[in-house]
Amino acid sequence: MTKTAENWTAHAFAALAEAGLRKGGARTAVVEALAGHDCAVTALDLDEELRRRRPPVGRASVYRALEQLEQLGLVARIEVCRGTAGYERIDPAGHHHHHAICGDCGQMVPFEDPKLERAIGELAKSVDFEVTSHDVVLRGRCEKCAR
Amino acid sequence: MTKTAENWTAHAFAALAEAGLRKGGARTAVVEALAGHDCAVTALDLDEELRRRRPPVGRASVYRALEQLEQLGLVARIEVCRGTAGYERIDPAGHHHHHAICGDCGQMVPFEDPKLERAIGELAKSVDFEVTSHDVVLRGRCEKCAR
DNA sequence: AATCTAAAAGAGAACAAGTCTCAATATCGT
DNA sequence: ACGATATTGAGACTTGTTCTCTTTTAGATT
Repeated sequence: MTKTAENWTAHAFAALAEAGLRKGGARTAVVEALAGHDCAVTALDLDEELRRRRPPVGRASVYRALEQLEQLGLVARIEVCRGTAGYERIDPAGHHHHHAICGDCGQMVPFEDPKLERAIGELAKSVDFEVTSHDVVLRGRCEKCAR
Repeated sequence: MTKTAENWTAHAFAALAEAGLRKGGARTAVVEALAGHDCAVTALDLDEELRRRRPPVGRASVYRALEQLEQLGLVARIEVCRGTAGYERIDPAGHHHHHAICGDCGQMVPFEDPKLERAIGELAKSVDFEVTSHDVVLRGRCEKCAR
């Protein structure tokens, strides 16, 4: 497991305990599974992955856990495509990236860009709105599909 | 009807004809309905609006028309929230805006920002990806709900 | 350790958005 | 007017997500 994933896992369990939540098996499994993915996974992928566990985790629990983690600011939910959501860890250190999504093959390429973040940061101040998060999605075709 | 909506309607019909598509009633109705909305509408809202027409337009036709219009670059599809898509006209002159979406009431506040567009434009060049469009969504709470 | 209580979990039904199929209909070049 | 082909609508279906309800479990309390 990578260092950042380890950090995130510890941070997540701490935050869950902090929120007064008990340490159930299903939620623990979801946290562990998320730690194993470096970019967004869909809830159903996660569900499939966890249904195989002993004991298997139920679908409802996966969605429930993801929602709680989202609420606590531990995971980001991003609209992947055509009505499917992807979930990914939020780095407690504040680093974050966005995604370019290929319309042909669905591949997601993460990227980060300080200038973009700065522009959004300023924008957030000027708009009549209490901005808590933002998503940027580039659409088009990945290197492979473009050829 | 506003000037821009009129322009868009004419442009859309021209582009549809250009693409060799016939002028069926359902698609025409969808174009006209879109002209009547200045910000994103969901497919189901459109469906409901058009089902009341004489003759009524079928759901399948609404989705079909929206997909074709999207393909031709005439409408933009944006992920509104929790797996629902919104559709809005694309100004042929190139102007476009993004949205701040309230997590409480679902209201959408459009905004535009040249600096943001510039940052994305530069970014699009530097990433290994053929970028054809982009979405920016600010999430949080609108003025009313924040209070 | 045994007990208790609210939180957590799982199974499966329910729901909602969007897609597909297919027969009936309409458009438009000839 | 005709015929090839695009367009359409009704409704079945799929897929992602949420809800309901009962059983199980964590962890505080005796």
